[in-house]
This record gives sequence, structure tokens and C-alpha cells, in this order.
Amino acid sequence: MSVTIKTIAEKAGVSKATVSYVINNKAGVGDETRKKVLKIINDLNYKPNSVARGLAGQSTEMIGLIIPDITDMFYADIIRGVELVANELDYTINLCTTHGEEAKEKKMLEYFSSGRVDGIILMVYGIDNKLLAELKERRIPFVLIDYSQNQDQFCNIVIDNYWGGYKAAEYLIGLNHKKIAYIHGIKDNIDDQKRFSGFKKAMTENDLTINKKYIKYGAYNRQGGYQAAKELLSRTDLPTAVFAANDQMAIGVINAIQKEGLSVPEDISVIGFDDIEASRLMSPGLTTIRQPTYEMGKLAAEKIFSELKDKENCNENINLKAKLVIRESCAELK
Amino acid sequence: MSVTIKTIAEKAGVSKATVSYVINNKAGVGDETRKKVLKIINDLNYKPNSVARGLAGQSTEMIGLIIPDITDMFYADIIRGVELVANELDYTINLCTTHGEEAKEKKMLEYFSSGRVDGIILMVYGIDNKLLAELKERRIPFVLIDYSQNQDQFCNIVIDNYWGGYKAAEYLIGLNHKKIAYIHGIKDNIDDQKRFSGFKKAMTENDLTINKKYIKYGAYNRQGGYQAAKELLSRTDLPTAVFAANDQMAIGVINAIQKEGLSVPEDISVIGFDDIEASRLMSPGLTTIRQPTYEMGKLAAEKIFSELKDKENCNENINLKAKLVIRESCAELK
DNA sequence: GTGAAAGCGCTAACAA
DNA sequence: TTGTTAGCGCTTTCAC
Repeated sequence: MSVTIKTIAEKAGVSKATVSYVINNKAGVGDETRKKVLKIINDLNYKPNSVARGLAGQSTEMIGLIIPDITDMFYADIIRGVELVANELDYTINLCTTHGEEAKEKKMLEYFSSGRVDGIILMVYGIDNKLLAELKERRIPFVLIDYSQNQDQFCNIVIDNYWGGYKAAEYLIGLNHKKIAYIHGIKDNIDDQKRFSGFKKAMTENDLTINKKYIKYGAYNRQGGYQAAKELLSRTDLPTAVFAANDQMAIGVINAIQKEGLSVPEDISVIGFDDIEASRLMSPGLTTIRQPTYEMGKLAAEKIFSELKDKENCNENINLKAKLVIRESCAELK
Repeated sequence: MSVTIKTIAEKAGVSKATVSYVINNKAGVGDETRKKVLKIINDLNYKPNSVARGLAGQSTEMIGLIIPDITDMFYADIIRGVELVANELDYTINLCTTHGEEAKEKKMLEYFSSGRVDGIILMVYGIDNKLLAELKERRIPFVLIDYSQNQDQFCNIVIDNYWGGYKAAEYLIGLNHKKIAYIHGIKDNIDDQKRFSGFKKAMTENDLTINKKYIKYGAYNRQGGYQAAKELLSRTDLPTAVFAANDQMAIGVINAIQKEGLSVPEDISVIGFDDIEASRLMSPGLTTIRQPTYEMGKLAAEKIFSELKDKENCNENINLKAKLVIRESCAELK
């Protein structure tokens, strides 16, 4: 049998309570006793069972993190942000991935919410308001990241896609571009829509018209961007700049332009959204809008801890601004 | 208060035991009772507390995973492999990162080994044989990944760096190269040494001599590769191929060669080791040796589960072969 | 077929 | 300063 608090108590000739006090550094134990107990703990290499501790109502010093996928840098960066804050406070993060499966999301949520962790940070797509409300009623601290259906009932960290779209367009406009194409991802996507809204806003604010022939749709990947760009390039009146809804598509766009014998950014400027790793490594480097992933993770963790320690409650969407990352794929129009 | 097994028992007018039987699908409960209990469980949306369950000696259906860093694709791939197997068996993985800190490694090991999880997969650098032996004595199933000090006491999944080095050299030799340079990482590194041994073996097997002037040392990064290559290129008698101890260095080597006005692979072939993401994205694509990361994760998980279910014990180093990934950075020497 | 009770390892009132 | 005791939520043996 493994060594428990009881073993220590017996060996030391004291009660379990006393041992517990010593472990937890509580006052009210004589120096002699404390020393003796400590020695035995050391000798026997005793480690308190954290499960039992959690059960007995103590803090687990863990926070749970539910994330779709860790191989995606976007999520990995968020995790890093959470880790940073957690480590400072000597909390450990407990990570589970769902790969976007609703069943997995629910399972993990249950798992975490049954005393495993002190608080939960979740990035989920299949969990609805009802379930979350339940969680809140059970007084389990949690914060959401990028949750789409929040109406200021829960704490939710979101990226400002609208602002990002606006910034991208504004940058292009500042470079004297007027004929700017926008390539949507296929199917309704809330992020894409917001980015597009921001784009529109910047255009109209600068008295530029959004020309339908410059608005295209493609699948959310390189191929999609490539195809959409092909269509764009098949006409005579070419745009001078292209804003793709994400980096993958933007890369496809650049490939298409180059295939056509044109060059980026000399002939056509291209801007993306996300700042994935390939954008940095490719040539020309892709100018894009970077999501503040790391900051999102940090903020989420900070919110959890302020709820944990100070019992502060946050029930709102917290907007984080995306950032323009300038590389070589956009040039000034002379 | 949240709803527990007691709540259900009271509402149903049965004992906690009966509820427990129902939850765990045990025989010996009347149909009527079972139905009634099930209904109440459903109505009250009761979820058994997994912590308590764990304490009471049940399986936690979790396995713990201790890994240095998730933002590194190498580790991320391993995790994916573990996940795949775990998911199939309805186990959840519980991930913690250590960033190579010994203290963190120890903390997490303690944490996991105190009943949190059913088994542990660990990739650690600061944990010694003694601690591991202790773990084994406590009969906690664990498997190591890439643990350097194992002498067939523990189950350990390792990559065959020797074989990888051999394969890389063999490939270059097959391309008619005879003047092959090797760039070591600076400082003793066991992986590097094994790769180098493999390299030497292939050379001597093919009656090629290892020329000291072609053996260089550099830091384990692009800059290191760049510097080492500079030295190599400053002589008149150039090698026709370069084998760098890892991809980062290989990329540095390529940069240096190109800067010198030479081209890869036409003038000099370059091969790396690791197959990091940049190797795939760069141009020319880097020919390299890919570590079977995903497979390592899978295998580790399989070993844990066979220990868990079948009580099978594995106490050996299990070698996994690295794989040659051919891209464009090596050419045949005419 | 069902329940009482002990126990998993720990904490925390309350007594002494 | 220390010990007793009653839980935390669940499982499991043994009796009914």
C-alpha cells in the first residue's frame, strides 16, 4: 500500500489532523511535533493525494482548458498565454482537446466541472447557452474564448474581426489602392462576415465603391483562394489589391497571380488575415492581420483568476484588437 | 448545493448503493427501480463526480501526458498520436507542459501519480532513474518517450537516431557524393552523437573517408548552421554535400550557400534531420530525416493501455525508425 | 433485489 | 497545541 496521511500520523504518533496542519503550513502545531512530522514525511517520501484533497473541498490548483486542437498554432498560442499566467500563480493547466466534436466538448466540460479543476477556460462550438447557464448556476468559474452566442451573460474573450477587416482595408487604401477585391470564404462564417463588414466600412468611409465584380467566394483554403483569384484575373479590368478572408486563401491568391505571370506586390497587392506560420516563411512574406492569440490566452487566464481570488464576476464580451502585420505582399500604388 | 448521488437516492427513495449500481450498469437492480432512478438522474441532470469516483478506487479514464512544449510541432505530433489511441478507448488525455523545467516535471509527476490518472506518458529530462523506480514500485503504469538513461528497466519509446544518420548518409552516397560534410550541434548532445555515428558507419561501409576538414560545429539554430557553412565555404576544396545535425541548422547552411552565390542542390546538396514545418515550406524544400513523432505517440499510448488492461509489462527501449523525406535540396552528383 | 456501512485520503470544525 | 469527528461523493462488501 502506498503511504498516506494515516501512515505518517501513525509513525509520528500524532493524529491525521496534525499531519494535515503540517502539510498545509497551518499555525497551531508545536515546533517539536512539526519537525518530527516533517522528518517522517521526508523519510517516507510522502506526497499528499491531490484527488482526495480536491474532494475534501480544497483548491485543486488546476485550471481546465478545453481547446479544439493543439496542432493548430492559433490554439497553441492561446494555450501559451494561459500557461504563462497560470504558472506565475503556481497553477497547472489541464488541457483537453475536442477536435470540434460536440460530444467531446460536453464530456470534458462535465469532467472538469465535477471538481477536477478550480476554473475552466473553454473554446467550444457545440455547447449552448443553456449548458453554460447551468455551469454558472453551479458557481463554477469559467471564461469563454471566441464564443459566438454570448449576449453579455458570460465572460467571453473575442477577437475584433470587424476592426481587423477595417484595418486591412484602411492599410490598402492608405497605399492608394482603390480597386480592391475581397475574397470571401464559401458558406456563412461569422468571422468572415465581420471582416467583410469592416472592409466595407473602410471603403465607404473613404468614398470608395465596392465593386461587385471584385467580390468573390472560394473554399477556406489555398485551393479556394487560387480558384477565386483565377476568376478575378480572367477579366481585363484587374483589381490592384486583394483582401482574402484568411491567410490560406491569400496564399492561394498569390500563387494564382504568380502563375499568371504577374508579380506580388508589384502588380497586385495581397493581404490576408490570421498570420499563420506559412505567411511568415513564404516569399514574399504575406502582409496580414494578426489575431492576438497569446494575449487572448493571457486575458482569459487573468479573468479566471480574478474570479477565483477576488470573486469578481465578468459577464461581458471582451474585445481584443487584431493587429496589422506588414510584410512584403502589399505595395504602394503609384 | 449541487446534485449528488445522495440527492438522487433520496428523491428515488432508494439507497446510494442502488443509485451507484444503476450508474455503473451493474446487475442486481430491479427493472422498476432502475427506471425510476434513471428518470430522476435525467430530470435532475445528475453527473457523477469523477474526482470522488477516482478516490473510491475506480478508473479515472484519463491518462496523463507530460510534455515539454506544445507549440513545438515535434511534441504536438506526439500528442496527436496519443490522442488518437486514447480516444478510441474513450480515454481522455490530461496534458501538462513543463518547458523543460525539472521542478515542473516533478510536480506534474507527483500530481498525476496521486490518483489523478490511470497511467502516465512522460517526456522528461530532469527526472532520474530513482524517481522512476519509485513510481514503478507504486505500481503506477507509465511509459517514457525518448528517455536517455534507460537501461531496460522501464518502457521507453526512442527514435533511432543512429539509423537516421545512417540513412541520410546512405542516401547522399547513393547520389554519388563522396565529399560529405557533417555539421554537429555545439556541445555534447546524445542525439547528435548517434546521428553522427550512423553517418560514420555509412561512410566507412562505403569505403569513404571522413575528412576532418568537413566536420564542423555550430549552435543548434539557423545562425549556427550559417556560421559553420561559412567556414566550410571559405576553403577551396568544397564538399559536394552537407549533412546538418538538424533542420534549423540545415536551413542556415542553405542560406549561407546561396549567399555565396552557389545554389542548392546544383552546387551543393544539403540534408537535415527532424522535418520541421519550415523544411516543407521553404524553397528548395529541404530533404531531411523525419522522426516518426505521430507513431511514437501512438505506440506510447498503446503500451500504456496494454499495461492497463492486460497487465502486460514492458521494460525495454523500443526503437522507432526515422524516415527519409526526399524533397529538392539534394541532387545526384554527375 | 436492495440497503447499511465502511472506506478511499484528505480537510476542518469543534473539543479537549 | 493537539486530537476527535464528521464529512467530501462515490464504490463495494456483506447482510437482509
